[in-house]
Amino acid sequence: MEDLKKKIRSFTKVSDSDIEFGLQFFKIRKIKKGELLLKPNQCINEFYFMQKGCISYYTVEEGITRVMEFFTEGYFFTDLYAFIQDIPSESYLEALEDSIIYTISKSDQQKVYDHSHQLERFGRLSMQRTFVINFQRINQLRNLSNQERYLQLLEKRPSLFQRVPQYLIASYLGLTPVGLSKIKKRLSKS
Amino acid sequence: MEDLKKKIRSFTKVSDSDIEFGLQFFKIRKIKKGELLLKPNQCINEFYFMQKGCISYYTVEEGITRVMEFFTEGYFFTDLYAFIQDIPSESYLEALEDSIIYTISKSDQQKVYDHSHQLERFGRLSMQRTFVINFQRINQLRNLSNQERYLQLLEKRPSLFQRVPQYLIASYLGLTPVGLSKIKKRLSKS
DNA sequence: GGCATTTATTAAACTAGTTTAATGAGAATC
DNA sequence: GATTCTCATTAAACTAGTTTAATAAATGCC
Repeated sequence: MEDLKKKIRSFTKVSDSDIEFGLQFFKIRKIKKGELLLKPNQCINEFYFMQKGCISYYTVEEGITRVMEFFTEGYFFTDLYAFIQDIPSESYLEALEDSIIYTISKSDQQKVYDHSHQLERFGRLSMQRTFVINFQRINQLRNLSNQERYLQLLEKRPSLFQRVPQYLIASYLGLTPVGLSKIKKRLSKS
Repeated sequence: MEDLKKKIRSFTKVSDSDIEFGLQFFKIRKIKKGELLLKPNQCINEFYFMQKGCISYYTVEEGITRVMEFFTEGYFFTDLYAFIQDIPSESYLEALEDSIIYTISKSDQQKVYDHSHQLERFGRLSMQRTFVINFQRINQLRNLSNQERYLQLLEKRPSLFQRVPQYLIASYLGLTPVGLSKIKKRLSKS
């Protein structure tokens, strides 16, 4: 759990006793490629930390799969939208690789926040971090062309292109496999 | 400050003494139509609550104005992206109407969070609320057509169309005034 | 190593937006 | 009340994507 501890402390100062209190609730879990951690209409009562592997977070509507995010090493994740609001999920969490994650239940997370003001602050700051990422995402969607978004992803998360099939990347970028092929072709010509 | 107090308590239970502690730091401020609360390269060290009025949050890049949000009655707001990260703003906050807002400085906000675990929780939960809104925004941008987004805005915030000029609404929706006109025409035909 | 399946590319026809420019309509100013 | 300015609409040419369908290339499996 060293990576997890380090990650928490990258947000804010947390005393040894508080961090030990928090970590005791996390359980390790292994999940095989292709397995689902979550599917639609389930409630999600767990929060995760990705130790090793890759999980895709996606919806399927009218037969169209839309990848919202790829969670890789060092990510905190869950279906945060359903988790926060206590509503049934509309999404899938599917392992794209064999993965190792740490999990904490929502009720245990609440215990941690009740017990420690420092960890409640970690919670607030990690939500802030999520805000920053989502804000950037919104700006990318609004202000950049698909080609620019593709180039940006290539720059920021190059390893994704090694570990994830292209049609899922296309979906993540909000276009069809055909569209992504066209963009790549256009770029290779110039 | 009753609206503000009520708003805070809509997130989580806060004792009278804690809420009074928090509210003492807020100052009222009036701002006239056309005035700027913030412009690019300024640092933003204040957090706001909109009592009455309307403020647009936008950027200008290469001569193109892009409206991110319209803040109206009951909204907490600031340039949260710059505020959180302590970086100079790239945005404008401009009053589209004469407005009345409550303001608290960042350092006073920190005092409030240090003093009260309950208000720190309010902070976390209001960030969660912001997350939910941004998540929905991302999904709208990814999954809906411009026409659908227009119809959704019309349904959710009909009064905006009375108080804000159409070219700003077009910008908010991520299209040109010409594009919005086309959409309206198409809809009126069916 | 060969076969079946999945994934990626290409082409062709189409669509929903863009840009530019002209027109129209309302509101503010003198 | 005429003029000016701003904002909204329309038209025409264009663009970056879409869909569908065919083909090519990789991958997995026995």
